[in-house]
Amino acid sequence: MTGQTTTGAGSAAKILDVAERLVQVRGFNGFSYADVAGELGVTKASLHYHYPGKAELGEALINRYATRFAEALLTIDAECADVPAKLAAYAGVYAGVLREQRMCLCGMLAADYETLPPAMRAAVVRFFDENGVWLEQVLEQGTIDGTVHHEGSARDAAQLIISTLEGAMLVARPYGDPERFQSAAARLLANLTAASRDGAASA
Amino acid sequence: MTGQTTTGAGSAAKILDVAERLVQVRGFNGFSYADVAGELGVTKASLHYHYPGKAELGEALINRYATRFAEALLTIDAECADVPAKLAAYAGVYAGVLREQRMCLCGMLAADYETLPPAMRAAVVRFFDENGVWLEQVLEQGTIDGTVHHEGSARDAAQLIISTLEGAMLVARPYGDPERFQSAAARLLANLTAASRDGAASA
DNA sequence: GTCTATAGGCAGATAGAC
DNA sequence: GTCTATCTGCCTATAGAC
Repeated sequence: MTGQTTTGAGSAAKILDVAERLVQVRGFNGFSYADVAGELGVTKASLHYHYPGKAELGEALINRYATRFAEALLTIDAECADVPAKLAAYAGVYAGVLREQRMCLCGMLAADYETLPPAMRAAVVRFFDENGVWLEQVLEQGTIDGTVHHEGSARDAAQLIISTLEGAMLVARPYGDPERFQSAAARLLANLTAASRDGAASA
Repeated sequence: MTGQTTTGAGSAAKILDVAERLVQVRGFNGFSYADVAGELGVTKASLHYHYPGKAELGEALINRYATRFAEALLTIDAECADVPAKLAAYAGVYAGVLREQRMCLCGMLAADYETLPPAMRAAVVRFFDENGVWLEQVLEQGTIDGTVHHEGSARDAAQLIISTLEGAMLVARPYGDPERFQSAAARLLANLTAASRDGAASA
């Protein structure tokens, strides 16, 4: 992209790839620089060149994850015709993560929250906020066009969606059963698209 | 209870008390024997006398937690008049944990699942199973007496309840906002007690 | 039951050669 | 950019005195 040498190009990204998976599977306190270095066939010192400490590595992990998530939301906005389809696609993003036997990065870091450095804490909260804003806007659109129904504020409904999907991932993983997630997600969406009405539009 | 000497009586329980809180706040990989010993004013070696290793301590933590949870469910069965009240009380148990700024012990351990020794893994799954069985039975009773309504199996509805409450705790904690949990829990229960009906019984 | 002392290992991190 | 070598500290765990 910027004319860098090909030797070692993408080292920083490869480090993030491995570290991301390790955090999603084992948690932030469940992996080490030695784990990442071992998988990549490099030394720990090499990792410290790209990310001075675990805190900086953690920040980079969340920022890249949040960016990718935001891009996925833009894609959903562009490709999904109606609100129910957007919500189904949103749940599908989570399902894709779980299919790789991973927890949502920020869901995992929410569990580790009390042990995280301040910058990582702020980034985790930002992730949930961004998701909440997007969902809130989608739900408001759905209320206007009559495709979704919920009591109370769209904000609260958005937070319920995030909580339910994160919780369904959390609990499904010990069972090694993605179906357990799918069942919960489907029921959640059904409550939004059919609540107090029968014969709602099919997705 | 069994005529033990008073000296040191309850040491094992005190260890569990401190370790339990540390796990609920920091995760299983976020606390050490040194942390527990420090808070109790004893040495690490003393802890190893009661619990040979972290694995055994972890098992004891889950077993005691699951026993207390089961007792709480029995109390709910005894004291709550109807099914909606039972479900509200069930959510209230979670709310009580969150009020102490803790995550559900087994929700936290679900995040740490991949790093846990086999016996702890089995105990975590057992906890969720026991909760599922109780909820399923409560929901079936509610369906019979017409106080709750849900599509699909009571089993799936029970799993949705567990997932939602665990997820709501997980996400609410970084915000330090119990209201965020309450909102999600209230909406979850409303979907069960009022779905496709208006003017449902008040709790 | 609790202590002191210690073992052996792994953690995150740094200095400096190449 | 990656390496070797090393530091310091904390981790789980054990032996043995009291």
